[in-house]
Amino acid sequence: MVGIKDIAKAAEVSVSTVSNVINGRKNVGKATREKILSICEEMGYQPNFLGKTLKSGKTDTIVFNFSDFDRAFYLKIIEGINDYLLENGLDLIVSTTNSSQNIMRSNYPQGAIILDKKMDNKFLVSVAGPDFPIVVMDRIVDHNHIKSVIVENYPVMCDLVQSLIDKGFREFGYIGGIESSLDHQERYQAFLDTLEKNDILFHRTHYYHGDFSEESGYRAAKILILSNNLPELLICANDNMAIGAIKALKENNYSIPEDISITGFDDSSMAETYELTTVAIPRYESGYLAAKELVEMIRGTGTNQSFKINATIKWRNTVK
Amino acid sequence: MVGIKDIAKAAEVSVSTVSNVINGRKNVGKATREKILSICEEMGYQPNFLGKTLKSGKTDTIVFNFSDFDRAFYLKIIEGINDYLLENGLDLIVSTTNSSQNIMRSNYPQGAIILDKKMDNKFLVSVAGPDFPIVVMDRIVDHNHIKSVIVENYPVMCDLVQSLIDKGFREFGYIGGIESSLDHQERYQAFLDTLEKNDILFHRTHYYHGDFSEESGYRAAKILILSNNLPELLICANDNMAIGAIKALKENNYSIPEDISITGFDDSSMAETYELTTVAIPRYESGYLAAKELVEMIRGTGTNQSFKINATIKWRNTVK
DNA sequence: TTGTACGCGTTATCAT
DNA sequence: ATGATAACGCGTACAA
Repeated sequence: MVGIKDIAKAAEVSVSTVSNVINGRKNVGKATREKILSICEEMGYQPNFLGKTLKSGKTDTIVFNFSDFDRAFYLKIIEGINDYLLENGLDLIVSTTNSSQNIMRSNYPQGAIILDKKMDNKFLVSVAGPDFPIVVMDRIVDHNHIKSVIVENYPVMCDLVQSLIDKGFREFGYIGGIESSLDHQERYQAFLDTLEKNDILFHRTHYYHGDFSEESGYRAAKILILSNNLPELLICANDNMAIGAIKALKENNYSIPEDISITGFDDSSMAETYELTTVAIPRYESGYLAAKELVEMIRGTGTNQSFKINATIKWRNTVK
Repeated sequence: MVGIKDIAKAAEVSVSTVSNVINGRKNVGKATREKILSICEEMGYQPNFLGKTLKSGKTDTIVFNFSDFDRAFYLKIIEGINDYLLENGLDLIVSTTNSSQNIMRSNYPQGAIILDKKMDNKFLVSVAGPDFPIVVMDRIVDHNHIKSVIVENYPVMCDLVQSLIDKGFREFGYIGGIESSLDHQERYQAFLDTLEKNDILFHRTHYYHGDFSEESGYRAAKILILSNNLPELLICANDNMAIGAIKALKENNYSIPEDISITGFDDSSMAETYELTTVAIPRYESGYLAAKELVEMIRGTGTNQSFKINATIKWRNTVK
């Protein structure tokens, strides 16, 4: 890559003069200026970004870290982050877990947004600081320079279940997700709490294990069908499992919602196709807001107070 | 962020000694070594990646550039790239157009994979070189250090159309994509050429404009329905438009494939749901191969010969 | 206009 | 066994 030195040599001037021309300063003769500019053009000179920031230390770049390639909504989050940064004159780099530690250990980015669960808190605490604030999504880290942006699972799931009860449902089935995940725990707890609040008994036999995959929802529904004891309504901890369940039920000639109602969680792209009643998590917005919170911390105006994002219920046709 | 100097100060030793400990050299006393290690642990020392690479110049990191957030398959490409790099001990950073020029103008990455159409050839030519090879996807740039990895639209579309002719179809309709796009041009040309080869006449009235969006496919099919002159089969330049067309046809009580057969292109996630016959482009593999080609160029063993990737037909139930 | 010190964090070399 | 310091790369800024 051709640098300022190459240009200086080719133009037979000093690097300072080249620098002055590039930065539009006036202390350069017209002839020299034009000569240098034409040589820059010829040789395809591109200023080295790192060299430039060496003095100022400001790259105006932040890093976003994720690692799960199976969920299309990650692109939505990136888009939200990207848009906010673009509007505010900042740059984004995205990295997957293995590379992000290297990037975060450089002085290149000025902050980070972390989604990847594999990025452990200890590491985050060790790199976070006044000059490197971090926003973590969907988890909470107690640190002065780490802020959490989390989607509220609990209240919206309470709302959903309460609304269903208000519609008259009493016999519930539940397909859970990976049980160590916070998402699963919060959603399931909200479900249990709301039933209890309404004095509705939930039989543990109507709980089915899943792992958030469509396949696991399919299997769970197969088992449920074999039990010969269909609940009125099946709540699934996410859309993928709900869709798997729908497929299994349809294969066994059950009609939805006539024979059984179903709800999901996520509002994935497939949810609309299946007319699935679900909970919409504003992915784009959460990315946008995470970026906003991070930039405010970089500018010194933000706080490390957790930021909560509300999800909303999407009523479609899988509920009677 | 705590650096080697901070550790040296805290341990009351020189930076050299700290460096020696960190790099596992043996010329350090046991007591000093342990003291330094424990202080590193305590203070959460993380070696600065850029500082380290300042000497070697080798970051073993490459950059992938894209900008379209609407297509979920981009994640698949990233996954393919990521996997290859991981297997080969390299790191990946992903950037969107606005930030990638800065990154490429740093000496941070050692090569780039470019998917974004907005990244113009002139810029690529100016940064490409023996120390910075580039792989471009889905376009061709003539440069010693720029290699193309392209998906072959033409032959697979010829195959698809020929197979349909062999099945007995004679009356074709076509919904095209954005006409300036290479994808559209190649697919459409293959369609026309194959019909001509089989002496089948294609009426231009059966060509409908689209822009690759579902909405445009829906509109095109609405117009087609109004024409009261349904072809036997409707070929769509991508899946989104095919799905839009299916929705429009179903709304008007046409059965697929009884009343009209339909094909798409892409094998998007929705294609399976709609049982759409389409062309599967191996996204993961193309990312993986692009990374492989790039790394070979970095290692000095690759060439700038274009690399072609074959797509395959997925027969499903929207074709009689 | 030019020469050159400076900034970043680490590593390598040579002294002590 | 430990320390002092130059070097790495590239552009900027300031004195000459």
